[in-house]
Amino acid sequence: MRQSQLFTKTVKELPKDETSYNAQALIRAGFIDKVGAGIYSYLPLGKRVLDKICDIVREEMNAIGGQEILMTALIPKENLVTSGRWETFDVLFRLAGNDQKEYSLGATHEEIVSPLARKFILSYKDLPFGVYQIQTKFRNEKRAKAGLLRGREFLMKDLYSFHTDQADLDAYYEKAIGAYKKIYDRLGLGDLTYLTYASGGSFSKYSHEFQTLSAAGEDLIYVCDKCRVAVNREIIAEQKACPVCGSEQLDEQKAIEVGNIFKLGTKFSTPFGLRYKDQAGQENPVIMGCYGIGPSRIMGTIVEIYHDDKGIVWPESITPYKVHLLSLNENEQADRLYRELTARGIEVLYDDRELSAGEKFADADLIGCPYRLVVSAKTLKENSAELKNRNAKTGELVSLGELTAKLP
RNA sequence: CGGGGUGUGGCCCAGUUGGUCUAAGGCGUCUGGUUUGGGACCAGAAGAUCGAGAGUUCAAAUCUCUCCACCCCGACCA
Repeated sequence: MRQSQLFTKTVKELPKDETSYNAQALIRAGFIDKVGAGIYSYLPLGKRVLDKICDIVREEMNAIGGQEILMTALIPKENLVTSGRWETFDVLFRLAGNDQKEYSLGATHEEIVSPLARKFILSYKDLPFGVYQIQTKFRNEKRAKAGLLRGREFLMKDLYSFHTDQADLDAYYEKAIGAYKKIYDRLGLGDLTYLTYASGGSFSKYSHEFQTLSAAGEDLIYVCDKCRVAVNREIIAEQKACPVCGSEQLDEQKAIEVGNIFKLGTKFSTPFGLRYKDQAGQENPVIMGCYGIGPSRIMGTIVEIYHDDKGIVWPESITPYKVHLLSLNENEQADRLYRELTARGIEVLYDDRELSAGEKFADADLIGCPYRLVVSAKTLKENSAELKNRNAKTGELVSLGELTAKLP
């Protein structure tokens, strides 16, 4: 991508209506645009990051047998009446169509996926299975805050699994935990993310959250470092010890909830009449689980964690471009290099603008691609370009012929 | 939803004891020129319903009322 053609550019000043780091940095660098409180558009750079996060999530969901679908954003009132949530779910956006029929904008999709599953589950032979979607969710939060960390409109992956019995759900639930761990590892959040025990509702003792340690977090969790698990604030009163090893040495930490998984049991299969016939011909309720993760919140979380005083430092797995190529008034050689690297499948953001060197360096640091490549009169004297890691203080000269081999 | 704060060109802001405000400055943009390894410089130019509405007054960005938006703290967050 030629930066001269890129839609959006960076700005020097901090936006006055944002104080959270993730929103400030992402707006300054041109990744997102604010439309209202907790409502953001994703611009070309931001969309690329979001897509990469979604791709990682998608791959890991597919790896545990999830099948991708896309459900409706409009949910008819009657579906929510059936589950009893039309009246009780306080963050629902409610609206009426021209026909006076009422709807809500989808805040979660048990009320859509349950009747959907009912159409196809007749027998134990139809179970188990899991379906998921990646879709915009709408929640009318009383107070949106912290940029991408708590929005009124946000992207979410929600997977729903369907089982004949508790043991099968339990086994799948463990597989889902494994898949989630892989996701956080691939996103560069593995070391900071803790499986966190939360209240389980009526069906199981616990549900689980995935919490990433960060000063920007609004949750407090109690961490057992030995077991790499934590307990959330809601249940710490009755769960004062590590649920794994029993230790009472728990550290209080601020964290961002980056995922949660729930054993729903029959909570939705009962009201929606979701049953199957077992081998003896008996009808039984289907046992359900749900598994959520928010790619947009994860994008904000990563920015909160991976930055320095000059800007964002993207993990390689989700960077908008791998290489930021800067030409300092040497467009001919830089153009050639841009074409070569791109032809080899390397994602390059090419700063071909007629700006001062300082401005290009500042923008490159702000945008935060992991590799910076500078072509200038100085480097061309050596028939080279300067390669610098975003995290490194200084770069190294690499001869033009060896460049593609040098790039990881 | 309770409390606090803020709204002035695309962005950041000065001005708010009413009057030289015909609204200042910086960034950005446009034109011309000089520059080019850490947000360069010179000259010129364009760009503003001062959040919205109503009111007070000879006179309102400035005072009053109502409303709206955004930020922060708290409550809330199947």
